[in-house]
Amino acid sequence: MRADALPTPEQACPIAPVVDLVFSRWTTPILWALNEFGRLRFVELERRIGTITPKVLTQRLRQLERDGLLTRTYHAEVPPRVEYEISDLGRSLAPLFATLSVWSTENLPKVEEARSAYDETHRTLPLI
Amino acid sequence: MRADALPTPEQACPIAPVVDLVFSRWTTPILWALNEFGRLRFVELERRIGTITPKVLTQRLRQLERDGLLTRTYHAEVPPRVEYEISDLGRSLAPLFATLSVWSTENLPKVEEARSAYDETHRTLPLI
DNA sequence: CCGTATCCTTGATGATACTG
DNA sequence: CAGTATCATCAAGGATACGG
Repeated sequence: MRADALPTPEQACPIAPVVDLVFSRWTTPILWALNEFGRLRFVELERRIGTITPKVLTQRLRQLERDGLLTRTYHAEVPPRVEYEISDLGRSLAPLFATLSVWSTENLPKVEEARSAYDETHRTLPLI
Repeated sequence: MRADALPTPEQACPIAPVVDLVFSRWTTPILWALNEFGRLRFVELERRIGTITPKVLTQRLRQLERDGLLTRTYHAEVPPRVEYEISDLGRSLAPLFATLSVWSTENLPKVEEARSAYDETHRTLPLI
């Protein structure tokens, strides 16, 4: 590109697309649950994730289905039954999640320390 | 926890905290640039990332500094010079980013295929 | 150069109610 | 059960202008 041209987001950060794909809001809890517990129904997912509303859960599930990270199976029964299952493509993210988990246990405490240190040195003058 | 209690976000997804930390908006381009090109000044970061505004860049840099993922060095010169550099803690994310990059090249095409297939089968009736 | 201060817009989310 | 529809909210981000 020309020296004065702005880099595309892709050039600025090659992992930007996969970050959007995998780490947008609610996607990791959904994929994590499906990876841990296998096939799950809509309400089971809803309960495992805890605070998500049905509308948003539906949106995210549709997106993840379209991206090929999970599959949706509709059983025409009464009452209806819909099961979600992680796909092979979704499962291929498991090592990544494991790495993240390891990094987390090793380094999150350091992050906490850094925050405390920062807050200590950048504190506004005491109100005494 | 009780069977009818909602799981905490932490229980629902153990990697949620690190996702917030590392994959919130603009953090990966910033860390990527600092990891690739070493010590960078404010404007250099601004130009490498391309579309970020100074206000938001400052916000993200402060957050990453507080979290201990980068360091900020102020040189009292005229004109002033400020340099940002990735910290050891930040650098410890490099293997993770590398894994993401590999996953990306291997699997993003599959995601594209899945999207095309989904759009094909879920297309609304043609407008002809 | 390296930011801050304001104002403003918008898209994502939550709340609530309802249907096949 | 598995969603959809509608409305309200709200904070992150962008635009712009200015300051040390």
